[in-house]
Formats: sequence, structure tokens, C-alpha cells
Amino acid sequence: MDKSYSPADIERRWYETWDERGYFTPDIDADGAPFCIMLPPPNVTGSLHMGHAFQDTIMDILTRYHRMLGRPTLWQPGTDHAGIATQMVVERKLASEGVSRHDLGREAFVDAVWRWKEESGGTIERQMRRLGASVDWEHHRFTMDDALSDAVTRVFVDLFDDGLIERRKRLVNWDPELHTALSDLEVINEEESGHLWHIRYPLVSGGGHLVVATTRPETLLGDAAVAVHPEDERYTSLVGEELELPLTGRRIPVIADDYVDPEFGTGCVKITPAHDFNDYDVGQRHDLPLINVLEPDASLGDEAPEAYRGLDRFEARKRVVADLDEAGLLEQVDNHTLMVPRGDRSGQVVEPYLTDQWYVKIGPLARPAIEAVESGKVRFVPENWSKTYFEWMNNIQDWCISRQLWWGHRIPAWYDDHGGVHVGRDEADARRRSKLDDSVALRQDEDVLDTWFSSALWPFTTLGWPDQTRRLDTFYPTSVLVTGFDIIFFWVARMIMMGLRFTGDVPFHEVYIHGLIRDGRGQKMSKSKGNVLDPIDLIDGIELEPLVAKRTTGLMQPRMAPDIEKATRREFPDGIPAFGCDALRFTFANLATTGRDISFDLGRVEGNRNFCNKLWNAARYVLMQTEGQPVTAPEQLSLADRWILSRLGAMLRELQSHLAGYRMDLASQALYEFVWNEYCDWYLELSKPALQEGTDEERNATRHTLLTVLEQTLRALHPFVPYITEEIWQRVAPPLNLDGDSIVIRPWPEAAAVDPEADAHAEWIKAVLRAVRRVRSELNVPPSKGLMVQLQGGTDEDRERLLRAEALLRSLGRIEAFEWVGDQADASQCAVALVGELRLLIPLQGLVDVSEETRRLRKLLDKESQALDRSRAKMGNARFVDNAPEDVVAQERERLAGHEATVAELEAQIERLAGLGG
RNA sequence: GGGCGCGUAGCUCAGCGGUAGAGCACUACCUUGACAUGGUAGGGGUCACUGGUUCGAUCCCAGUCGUGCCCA
Repeated sequence: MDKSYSPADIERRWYETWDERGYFTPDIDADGAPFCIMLPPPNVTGSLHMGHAFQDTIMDILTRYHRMLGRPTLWQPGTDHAGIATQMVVERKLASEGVSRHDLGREAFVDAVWRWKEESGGTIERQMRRLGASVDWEHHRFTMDDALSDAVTRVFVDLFDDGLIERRKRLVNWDPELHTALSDLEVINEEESGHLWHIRYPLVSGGGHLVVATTRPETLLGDAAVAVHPEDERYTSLVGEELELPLTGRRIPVIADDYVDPEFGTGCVKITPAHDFNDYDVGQRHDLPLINVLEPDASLGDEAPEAYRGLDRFEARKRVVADLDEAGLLEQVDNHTLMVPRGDRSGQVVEPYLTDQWYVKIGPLARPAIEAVESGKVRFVPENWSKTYFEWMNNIQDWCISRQLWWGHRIPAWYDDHGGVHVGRDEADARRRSKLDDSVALRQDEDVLDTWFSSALWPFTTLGWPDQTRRLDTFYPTSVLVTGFDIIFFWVARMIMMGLRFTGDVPFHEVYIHGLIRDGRGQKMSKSKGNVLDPIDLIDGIELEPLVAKRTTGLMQPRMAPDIEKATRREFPDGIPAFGCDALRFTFANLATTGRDISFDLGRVEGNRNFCNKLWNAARYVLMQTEGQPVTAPEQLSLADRWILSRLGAMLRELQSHLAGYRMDLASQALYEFVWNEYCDWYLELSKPALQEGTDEERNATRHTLLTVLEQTLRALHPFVPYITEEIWQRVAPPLNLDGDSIVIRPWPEAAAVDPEADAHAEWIKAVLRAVRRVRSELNVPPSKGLMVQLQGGTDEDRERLLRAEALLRSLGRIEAFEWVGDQADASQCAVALVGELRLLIPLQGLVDVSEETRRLRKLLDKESQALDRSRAKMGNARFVDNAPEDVVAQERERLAGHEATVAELEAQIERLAGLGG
């Protein structure tokens, strides 16, 4: 083995091997409860970002772990066609060539998207392979595969037949750039600064005016009324009067509606039913006309006064304001912060817009989905997220599922020339169902379905539904869904609703919600901020210049480039080193706490790379010690051997409980601490004297334990760090004569029982060594200098332990000899260390002056006295002794005794030194 | 306005009723035959603040301040 761990050398080859051998395709016939995770399908043309890498790591840990438990285990991969996102990318690409989708026509455009999909669709899969994701590629699915598309159509028709899908004209969120409706979830409301214009509406009779305030003055052109609160005494007499609607020559009524907040502004509200969701409702109540003044691109249309027709909405706003001002009708303009709705893809301000759209009536689907979580059939982890789920589900709105796009599942509805709508699996089916013969001309609905419609079916369509396949039968309901909180509404809730409706069962039993990855300062990672890290760059490393180039090209706002470049050069003056996939994965596991946000700290990746190196070198040591040595199952183990096996068992039990609770952070920490702080720091060190000085049998036992513990630890680590564990395992398996070609398919290690005797012995050894090392360090005794250690006091147990451990202690503590001395022995020339009742006297023979040693002891005494005082106060408190549980009191009593003894020892020693005139 | 979080060592975060923990950073010493991507020892925290419950509060409760997110 090489002296240093170099991930690049070992990570390349294993993935292909695993994949080729079919390890990731589940054996459905295996015993054990099936385990299944659905990969949240990434956008087919997307690339892997930190969030994916994090999520994939969690899923891979769970998958590999359950596979090792011997369960038929499926991690189902696939990609999403991502309607709007993909169409936008292709449209922009075409636009750069001066072509619009309309130039191409529908068919040619959709072909172009498919070509783009074929061209760039493999990126994210290649990246997932780099991450070591053990998904079943053989059964990869795409939301627009024929089978999945058929399932979508079938679901649509079924819901339609149930009366749960209908076509209605109502206000939708309209994206004027993409020319499509959006669901509420696809609209981002953000606070922006704007203005509040106060406008006078003259009364038709009797002079005077009402003042209304608006943030969108151009909508005035579509006003149908002005509303006041029915109990607002200022205006009650005016209800029923008419107002001159400025700039239009129209007259509109004053109406009363308790939607109006009399406290806000003047208490008068303009009502524009065709361009505002609230006003729409008011309009319905009062039978007001819908005056649609906008075109699909949000320019002003025919229903607007001629002067404004053809103007863009923002241009029209300026003109309206100027014209009002000129007419003396603009009373006041205030600065005002308002919530502006923007399309999440285009970033354009969304307009409420009156169109025909398809809706899913969600109420009847939501009810059982709420019950599924209430009853615990679906469990959120952390539990808290169920509140968010209920909050939304209890206030859920009908789902607008039609999109005016070309890329996606086309709506299976056909229109005749008389306004009739005919739904069916295909045109023939639609005719059959509506009893239409071929003489009736039908044209299919131009719209496609919301991307999330097909995603909602993902857990069962990927497994073969509507066919009752073996896979569906085995793996549905799936075990756990791993996802971010940002798509609980978009996806999780809808999967539960659709799953229950179409399979009669929940799609998954648990939903593990993880946090969002942010940068080191807690900022959201985004291209425009220039703080994006590419997981592949953390694996392979990247030089500064390419990193700068990567972060500054293709920006939406190129003027940000210099700032981003500066920040990048400051943060990564030497680029990013190659940490390797395993280090990155281990870091993700480390960071997977219960909180919401995760600030990604590069220092931790480095620390975990070092951890991999530690593991690598430990393995190197073990293999060096066992090379060419036949290792057989030992008949007797030393206390050190028993101790490390006991500790391994404890760690494995802890690990399993953390994995069961989705606490990857605690799980990875348990592994880290065991490997580094117990196996490497202590057991490997303890093995050295054992191998040098032991009998043949003892040496065999030590070698066997070194190998066994390493091999089991590798297995426990494997789900987290698959590459390095496979690489090492391949070398550790032969000396242990283990079956199996790969660690991937080895069983999960069984935890040995705790061995209290061995644990106690090891703790004693550690305490003695620490005490001696502390003296050595604090008195600056060179590490190379051997020490004499005199032993005083102590129990019979101490004497026995010393007997068993003397060789170890001498070797590890650089101690030349131990010598038991009587209580009367002169300790004035010695440094003193205490281990329980045992005194370790280390003769210094002038190595250190007395005042130095006195100072050292005083420091110890200080700490000890404080602890003693606390302890005394506690035991002196009758209410504590009376009320606290017995074991707590007993523990405190023991502590008190310990502190008292230690303080006495230290004081005595200080006095002895003082007697020397130091 | 409603809802959900968070505030613990210089930084990133665990812990969540019984004497404060990790990684990174820091100090001193050490190239000893696994590892300097290392070893040994050490420094550093009135656990945001104020009250309350309790024998005992970083942990539970209430409030205040700061901060983040979601929904309207």
C-alpha cells in the first residue's frame, strides 16, 4: 500500500466493477423485508449541485446499509422532464440562434427538446456515479417514457371520470414571458419597493370624489367598481352612487363589501375583477363585469382605452400616472413596499389573468392524505414537519395542472367544433366514450400537464403501475422518502394523495426531511452570488483559475463578475484540493443534523480527508504486521483484544440506533471516534508491545484481533465511505480467509457484547499513561528520556493490573522501570501523579526545579479544590440528598471522596516540596 | 399578520434535567518503523438576556432581544 491515501487512484475503478456485477439490482427473491428508496428525479438536463450530492449521500448510506442487512434493496433512479425548466433552456438556446419555438412549430420544437435531452441528459447520471450512488441503473426511468406517459394519461382520465378534474375559466397566475399559467407554488412573492398612488374618482352626481390607493395604477383601466366597508359611516350614503372612472369615459358603481378594511388607506378600494384575485371574488359576489385589459404578453389589449393599447404594462403604468396627474386626479404618491409575485422560473412579474385551465379538485384527495399522516401511516422525520404539512393541506387550493407549453404530457382532451370536450386515453378512446363517429372533427387540447403531475405518480409508475408487477408488489409502499422541505408541497403531499387514490396505500412510510446546503457563511448557494461549489470539484480538486472562470461565466448579471472573482480569489487562493469522494460523503453525513440549514464548511471536508488517511494508514500497519503470518482463530484473547472488541460492539450498537433515527451526523461521529480515538490511538499502540514481546499465541491473537476489528469496522464504514473501504477490504479479506468478492455484498457486522472487565482494565491503563504523559509534558521532560516510576499506595487491584500491564506501560509510557515503594518513602524529589488511590512518583533528579513543580501542583490543586467545593456544597444540601435519585447521590458521594483524597495528596506533596526550601 | 426554527469555544456545529463536547483554528513539545493528511500535552465557553418550575436548568416553561425560513 502507498504511504498516503490518494483517493483519485482508488475511486475510479470500483464503481464500474460494482455496476457490472449487478450489485445494485435487488434480488427480489432474497429473504427479509424489502427496502426501497425513490430517488427524487432530478431535471433530466440538470447537473449535480451540492444539494443533490448531500441528498444522494444520505440515500446511498441508507441503501448500502440495508443491502448489507440482507434485505432486497432498491434505490430507484430516474429523471424528470421538468417541463418549464427544460423548455426554457431550449428556447433560450434557440433564441441565441435567432429562432423562436413558433418559427419551428410544435412538432419540430419538441423534437429539438428530445435531442437536447439525449445530448445533455446523461450529465447528472455520470455525476451520481462519481458519488458512488448505488442505484439500480438497469431500471432507470424517465417521466416521459412511454409507460410512464401512459400511466399519466390513465390517471388523468380516471380523475376526470371521478369528477376530480375539470376545466374552468378563472383567474390564474399568468407568466407573461412564458405565456403559461402557473400553480400557486410556482409563484414567489417577494417584498419590493414601489409606490402607492392615491387617485381621485369623481362622483357623477353632486361633485366631490373618492380617493382610492393602488400599487398598480394601470389596472384602473379595468376597474368595475369601488368598494367600501358596509359599516363605514363615512361612505354608507354613497353606496349605489356612480363614479367617473378616470381616463376611460366609463362609469362604475360604489359598492359595499366587508372584504374592505376601513382602517387601510382611505377605506375605498378599487375593484378590478379581471386582474386581482381578491377583486375577482368581490366581482363574483356583486355580479360585476370582468374587464380584461391585458394581452397574454401583458401588453394592453382591446378592452383598454385606445390610447393605451399595445403598450407594455409598465409603460402603460407610467402613461396612466402621467395622464392622471395632468387631469389633476393624482392626489398623492407614497413610497411603499409591496409583495411582488414573480414566476419562479422566468423571474417575471406574474399577472392574475383570466383563462380556461384544467384543475384538480383537491379536497377529496387531501382528506385521506391528511389522515395518513395523522394516523402515522406516513411519518415525518423530524416529526415537526408534519405541522407544516397539515398547515398546507388544511388550506389547500385546487391545483391548476394545465400549462401552455409544448414540452410535457399533452392533456388527453379533445374539442369538437361546438365547444364539446371529450376526454379519453387517446383520440379513439375519446370518440368511443363520447359516442362520436369519425365525421366529427376533433382537435386535441394544446396544453401539457404540470411537471409535478407525473412526479406525483413516481413511486408507483416507476415500479410498473398500472401493471401489478413483481417490483410494484415487492417495493411499494416504499420505505422512506429523502427530500428537502422545499418540496413538501410540490411533491411529497401530492405523492401521498395520488398514491392513496391509485394504489390504495401510502407511497412511503417515512419522510426524512433534510436541511438545505448553504455556503460557509450561511448564504444560499447561487450562481448569481458566485458562491456555488461543485461537488465534483471537491472530489477532484480544482485550480484557482478554472474555478474563477467557472464562477464568472454565464452569469445573468455579468457586472457581478469582478466582485465574484475577488471573493473567490480571497477564499481559495490555492484553488480547492482534491479531497476525494469518500471525504465529501463523510462530511455530508457529518453535517446531516436535524436543523434546517447547513453551512458547508470546507475545513470539515479536509478533516474527513485526513480521517480517510488515518484509516488508510491504520490498515497499512495492520497489513504490515500480518503479512506472511498465518492468522488463525485464537483460543485466548488478551484484555486489550477483548477491550477493543467490546468497544467495537458498543459502537456498532450505537451506529445502528443512529441509522434507524436518520441521524447520519451521530452515526458518522461514532465511527470517526471509534476508528481514531480507540482503534488507532489505543488499540494499535497496545498491539505494538504485544507483537514485539508476546508469545506466539499472544501474537496470533493480536494479529487476528487487528484484522477482525479492522474488517468489521470497514463494513460498518462502507455505507459512508464506499471506495476506501472496498479498496482496503480487498486486502484484508484474504488473510482472514473471507468469502465474498466485495464488501458491497458482505453482511452487516454483528455487535459483540460489552466486556466490563476488559473495559475497566483498559481505562486503568489509559489513566496511568495519561498521568505520566502529563507530568512529562508539563515538566518538559523530553519524550526520548526514559522514566523511573515509583508506585505508592494503591489497592490490590492496582497491583494486579500493574502486573498484567507492566510491559505495555513501560513501552507506551517510555518507562524504564516500575518500583513499588512504601508509604514512608521520600517523595520530595518526585513529581506526583494520581490515579485513584494510586500515587505515581516520578523522581526527577534535578531535572526540574522545585518551584516549577510546586507551581504545577498548585494549578492542579486549584482546579481540584473548586471541584471539591462544589461537591461539598451539593452533599451538604439536605434537599439534594433527600430528593435526588439514589444513584445520583451515590455518584456525588464518590466524587466528593475522590476530590477530598486528591486535594489532600496534592497539599501534602506541596508541603513536602516547601520543606525543601523551594 | 399567522406558522416554523435558530442564538453553545475564534469559525462550523453536536448535546438538551445531574461536574460543558467534536471538527477546524490556536499554544508548547515531538520526524519514535502505520500515519506530519501525524503524535503527546495544553489554552479557550457566567451555553443571547430576564424571570419561573425543580434538590439541581445550557436543557423544561414564560417573556425580551437578535436572526433565518415558510405562508398570507
